[in-house]
Amino acid sequence: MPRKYWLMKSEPEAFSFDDLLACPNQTDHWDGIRNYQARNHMMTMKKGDRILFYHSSTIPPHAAGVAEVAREAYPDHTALDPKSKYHDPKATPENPRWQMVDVRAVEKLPAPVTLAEIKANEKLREMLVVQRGQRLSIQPVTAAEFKEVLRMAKVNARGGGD
DNA sequence: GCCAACGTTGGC
DNA sequence: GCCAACGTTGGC
Repeated sequence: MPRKYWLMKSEPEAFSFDDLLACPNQTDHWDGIRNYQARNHMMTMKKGDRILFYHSSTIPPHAAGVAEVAREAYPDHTALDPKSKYHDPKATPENPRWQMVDVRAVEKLPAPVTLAEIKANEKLREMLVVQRGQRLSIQPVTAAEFKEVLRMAKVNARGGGD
């Protein structure tokens, strides 16, 4: 089974790529997904799939790092915890409703790739993240798109044009 | 802080 | 099952 590619959004003030790097084994669970489409994407993730770690709600929004799926979908216990901000009264132990995956940091991008740069790249015009109104927090990405973003990060790190 | 674009909820 | 009201996301 070929490896698949994803983009996962996080608000860096809540949880940044550097926060993931600081975790034991650079691994953490991705809890709090409360959108069915995003959850369904998570449930198809396989161990080893690559993830573009994207920082949203920051200026400028940008891709910050690469992570990988370290553990495939399992119940998101925060849905069952009344004290959690992610508590869902409709979740039960028999039907936890929500799932999470574990992600491990692979590498920080040598330089961020901003949303504006992604939008300006013809090769990336199909990427969901650039499409108007596309708020989905977990999105599939093609291998070519993933590779292109990594190439742009290297170009940015050299400080030059394209 | 604004607001467009969604997704969800709940009355009917 | 429709759809208006409401809440959230997230770029700007």
